[in-house]
Order: sequence, then structure tokens, then C-alpha cells
Amino acid sequence: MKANQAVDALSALAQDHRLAAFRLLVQAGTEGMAAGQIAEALGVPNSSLSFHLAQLAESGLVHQRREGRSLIYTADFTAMGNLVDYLTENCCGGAGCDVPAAEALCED
Amino acid sequence: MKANQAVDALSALAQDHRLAAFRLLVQAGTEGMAAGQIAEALGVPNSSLSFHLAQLAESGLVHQRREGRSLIYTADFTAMGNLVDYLTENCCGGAGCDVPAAEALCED
DNA sequence: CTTTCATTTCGATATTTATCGAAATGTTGG
DNA sequence: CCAACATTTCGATAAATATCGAAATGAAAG
Repeated sequence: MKANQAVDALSALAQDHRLAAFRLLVQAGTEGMAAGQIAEALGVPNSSLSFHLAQLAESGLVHQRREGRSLIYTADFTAMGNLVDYLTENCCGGAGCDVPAAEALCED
Repeated sequence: MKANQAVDALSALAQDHRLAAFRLLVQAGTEGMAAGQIAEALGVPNSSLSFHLAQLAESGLVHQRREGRSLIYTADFTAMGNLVDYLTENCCGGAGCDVPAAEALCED
């Protein structure tokens, strides 16, 4: 993963409405949620949410598909995993992390 | 973890110099790095980096300690873990995630 | 093909953010 | 104490971002 991609993904998540939307989509799994459903769930105007969803999609953390009249958004779990891996890469210089709190993330 | 803390942490990471600094500290482990070392490694003026380190510290992702004349920064691995947990919380509605790519992150 | 519905784009404004040199702070060693 | 050093704070400027109503787009249903 390139640094720029990681910054884009983190920027996408670094905003309360977008973070809430993303978490909603993580919890929704493969089924996803329509843009309108998300807007309603978050109490954000459609036009504002559309702006935020576009950024999440641009970053690669979510994708869009059409279903009837609705646009369904889904989280990209692979992208999320890549981001986490990027953060923890070469943790503690690799070769056996000496930080107990890091083991869950830094191993393998 | 509160939504605001997560947004703060993600905002802290959502900037190229700060992300690079944080990754450096993750790799440095408990030993950490002095502010000046980080600035030099990244090729960023001290005053600019100081601004960025303050944000990382404010978010709780890094901490500061004094050693001689230097201020040594270290990554907080627990905070990083909490952030990742917050993102993946209740993945796929919980109770057995049906997304293969998510298993590594969503289990337990 | 026209109406209805879901969503996005536009536009204008307010807020936040990044940048870096110069000056200030605070610490150590002599 | 004074000099050297490491780092932060200040200040001013430039750039990016969030907001939301109104209008536009585009798909589907009758």
C-alpha cells in the first residue's frame, strides 16, 4: 500500500459522519445499505451525506452498486485490512515484537 | 472508545507527515525516537514537525518523555489497537462474519 | 413518455488546517 | 551563571474542507 492511499483512507475516516457511515457499513456486511438509509440513520441531509460517501468511495473503503432505484454502499473489508496492515507494518522493527499490547496487531 | 476519540486519532493519522512519523514510531517500539531524529528522517522543519507531533500526542496515539535534552516520542500500541477495534466493531452484525476478507480483523 | 423517486452536483459561506521562519522556552554541561 | 542545544510557540498566509438548500441527473414504474 502506498502512503498516499493510506492518507486518503484515513482522511476519509477522519470525519464524524463518514466514520459513522463506514461503521454502519462494516456492520451491514455484504448486504450493504442504500444512501438514503444511511442518511436517515445518521440524521444528515442527503446532499451532505452524498458528499461524504463520495469520499469514502474515492478512497476505496466502500463501493457502490445499483439496486432498483437505490445506490447500495458496502464496506471493502480487504481495503480496511490493508490499511490496518500499513499502520502496523514492521512493528517494533519486526522479528518479534517486544510490546505486549501490540502482539494482537503486530504478529504475522 | 468514543466516536470523538476515534475521529481525533484518525485525523491525527490522516496527514502524510504525521502518518510517516507514526509509522516510524511503531517501528521504533518502546525505545522511541527524539523529535529531532524524526524531523531529520522525514526531512521536515522542526517547527512543522513539532506541530504534527503535538497532534499525535493530543490524540493519544503517541506519548512523550524527556531524556537528557531530547523529547522522546513513542507510539501507544494500546491506543492503536483500540482504534482498530472501533473500526471493526460488530463486523457484519457480529455472530459470525460472512465476509472472508474480514475474518482476520473481525473475529473475536 | 411522464411522473415519481433516490441520489448527486452546484454554489456560496464558514471553518479548519498546513506551512515554516523567527523568537521564546526550557534543559544540560561546563 | 552562561553557552549550546533541542524543541516548542507565535504569527501570518495559503490551501483544503464541511455545510446544506436548490436545482439537476438518472433510473424505474405505471
